[in-house]
Order: sequence, then C-alpha cells, then structure tokens
Amino acid sequence: MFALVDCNSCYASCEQIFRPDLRNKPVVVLSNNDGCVVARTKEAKALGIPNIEPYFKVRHLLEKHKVAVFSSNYELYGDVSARVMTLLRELAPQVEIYSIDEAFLDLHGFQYHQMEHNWRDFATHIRSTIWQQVRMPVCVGIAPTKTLAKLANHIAKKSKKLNGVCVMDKLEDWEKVFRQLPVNKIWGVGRNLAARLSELDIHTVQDLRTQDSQLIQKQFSVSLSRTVRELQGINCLGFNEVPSNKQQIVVTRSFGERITTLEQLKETVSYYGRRASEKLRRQNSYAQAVSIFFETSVHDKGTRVFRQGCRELAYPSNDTRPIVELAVQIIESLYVHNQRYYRSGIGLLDLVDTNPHQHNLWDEEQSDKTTGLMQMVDKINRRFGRDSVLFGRNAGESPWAIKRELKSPDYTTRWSSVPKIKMR
DNA sequence: TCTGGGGTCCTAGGACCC
DNA sequence: TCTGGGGTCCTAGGACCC
Repeated sequence: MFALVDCNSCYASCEQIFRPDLRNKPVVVLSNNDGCVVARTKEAKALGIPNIEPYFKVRHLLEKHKVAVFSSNYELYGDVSARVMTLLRELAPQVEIYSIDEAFLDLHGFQYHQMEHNWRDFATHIRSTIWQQVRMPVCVGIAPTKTLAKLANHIAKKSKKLNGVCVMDKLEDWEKVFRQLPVNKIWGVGRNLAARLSELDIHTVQDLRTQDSQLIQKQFSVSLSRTVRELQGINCLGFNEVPSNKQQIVVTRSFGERITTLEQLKETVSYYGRRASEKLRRQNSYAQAVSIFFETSVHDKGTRVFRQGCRELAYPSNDTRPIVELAVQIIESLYVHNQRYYRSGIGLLDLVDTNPHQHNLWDEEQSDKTTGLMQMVDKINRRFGRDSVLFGRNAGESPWAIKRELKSPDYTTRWSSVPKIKMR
C-alpha cells in the first residue's frame, strides 16, 4: 500500500499557524508582487475565489468578506514543510517528498500496531500527530498504487464524512465512486487528455480503469497506459526516497513595475543568475549552457516582444560570475529598445554532476552504461565479426532488447535527453 | 493600475552510425 | 564481405504536475 499525505491549503495554513485567531476563517495568500491568489482556505474557496486569479479581480470580493490577505513568505512555508516531512519520516518506513506540501509513503510490509489492515487508524494517527505537533491540517489517502493513493486523497478532501482519511483497500467497493468521478481528477490526466478521452466516450475514472492498457498505449502514450494499470491496482511507478538532482534550474520573476532600460534588465537577470547558481551549487552540479528570456506583457498595448536565447559556457561551471557574464552577453545581443518589459528569467541547462576538472573515463562510461556497453559490443563485433557477442537472457537475443525491455510500461524510461532550451 | 514560478516526462522526426 | 534494421543523439514541442 501507498499513502499520500497532502497539506490542506498549504500556504494559507502556514499563515494560520502564527495567527490562530484566523482559524476557520477565509485566508488567502498572494504570489510575488501580490499579483495572483496562490492559496486559499476552504472558507475562502466557499466565497468563490478561484486559484491563480489576479488579485485585482477578486479584491472587492476579499474586502467585502473581510478575508485575511497575506503576501507570500516562501521561507516560512519551506520551514513548516520541513517539519511536516520530518514527522512523516518518524511515522512511516519510507517517504518520498513529492512537493512542498505532499509526500508519498511506501507501506509495503509495514504493519501498524501489529495489525495488517489497520490503515484507517494509521492515517488518522498521521493526521492527528501532524496537527498536534505542527498545527498543519492534512488529508491522507491510502491505496495499492500511487495513482490510486492520489485519488483517495482527493476523495478524502472532498468528502466531509471521511474526516480527511480515505482508504481504498478493496477496489470493488469504490466502483460506484469511480463512476461519478470525472477522468480529469486522475493524476496525469489534464485538460487536453480529458478532451481526447471524451471523444472515445471515456468520461469517468471507471471508464478509464476498464480500458485495455495496451490499446491506450497505442492510441495515446506509455504514460497514460501506466495510469490505466495503476488504476487497476497494478503498481507501475517507482518510489524515490532520495530526491534526484534537478536536470535544469530556472529562476523567473515578473517585475513589480515595467522595466524600460537595458541596465535594469541586466540587473534583474544578474540577480536571478546569482539565485540560480546558488541552487546549482547546493546540488553540486555544473551548468554547460545558459538560457535567458525577457518579454513584454500580453496585457499591454502594442505588439508583444518575446526574446530568448541560449549559449554554451566555455566550460561547465557553477560559479556566479561566468554564468552572469554570459547571461548579460545574451541580453545585450537580444535587447530591443523602447519596450516596457514585464518579466525575465534565466535557465541553467545541460547540468552535469562531475567536477569537469577531474575527468575520469571510467566514470563517464559508468554514467552512461547503455552507450558504453553498445560501443564495446560494436568494438568487439568489428574485431571478431558481426554478432559475435551474444547478449541477454536468451542466447541470440539482440543487445538492443535490453533497451526495449526497460521501456515497457512497468518501468519509467531512464534516458530522456535534457532539452537544451526549455523556456516559454 | 494590477495577471505565478517553478518543474517533469514523453514523442516525433532528422541526421548519422554500425 | 556487405547490407540495412535498428540503434544513438539531438531538438522542438506537447502534456502534465504543484
């Protein structure tokens, strides 16, 4: 079994920890520069305040209902999150932190109070512990796969009867609910997929659950076929306790006021470059390329300007100076005068984990076993004749079969290439 | 007047290689 | 010995997540 523990209206709940007088009242947290609503308590939701809504559009509503409004304080949210995650590690054998407000628990082989099917009690224990120790309200979903645990968590949030806990041990018992849940509530099914599925008359969770996963793989993708199998109770997603290093690091902001000069723009990107290289050093990586962009707002008059460029660093680095220097060069080459810029950003790409000054051929081969192996096979074949290397479980099986095998729906593909430029 | 800031994985297709 | 099926590597772009 897996559990998904999710903080309720995370940022808003964090603010309430320090303002107990705001318990059970509508609270809203705004994004950087107070641009958008990014979190709201259920009382605020009930007033009809949508998420990611421009502040100015809902301001009158917030004032009318005397909603408490906070500017965001990400340091605080990070602190509270860390305390929740520490508690979870004490409560469960294996924890995968999925986002600032969510974590999966792997409960395979785990027994609560020496009892095997005591999941409801366990989940309730998690809830009350986190509430008592941190004053953070959470919901818990428990199910045989991660995708189902997500769904269970969703149900736990929606249904008042369940008291924030939903356990899906016998899937047959839930078919009635699955028939009522629209397909886009499933983790991995967004707006676009939902629309395409609807054409095939697949509208509910139950509709998707009962599809043939191979057919879905042909018509859609491996990802969706995995989702189908997960919904059937077949575990297809890995569990990563140790968070892997980021493959790209991006820092973007919209400005408080429009920027109109090259100097100002360079300043913003220098600042983002510093933040980005800090993140890079924290995970001990080196960037090989820098990408920057800046743009005017879609909401402003005139034709919209969007400029973006990517260049390779002379050598892989996580030092602020070469990164910012290159970023500034790119800006200078792309800058368009007489515009009112609305936001900019920097991306550090093609990250490598090895110290570029300590090249080690053996390590490189290890780091990409597939390539290394295939090169070796080719070398031997060239010397001793084609197909002189037999490989795989069955003699005569082609070496490439290994790769195909790893691409089966039960495993995630491990060698997607890092896109060079990945910024809007 | 005022509209978030990050990430991930997958696919398709072209050039090239063995 | 030679072909060619099927790899690699790369990029753009789409879709998804919180």
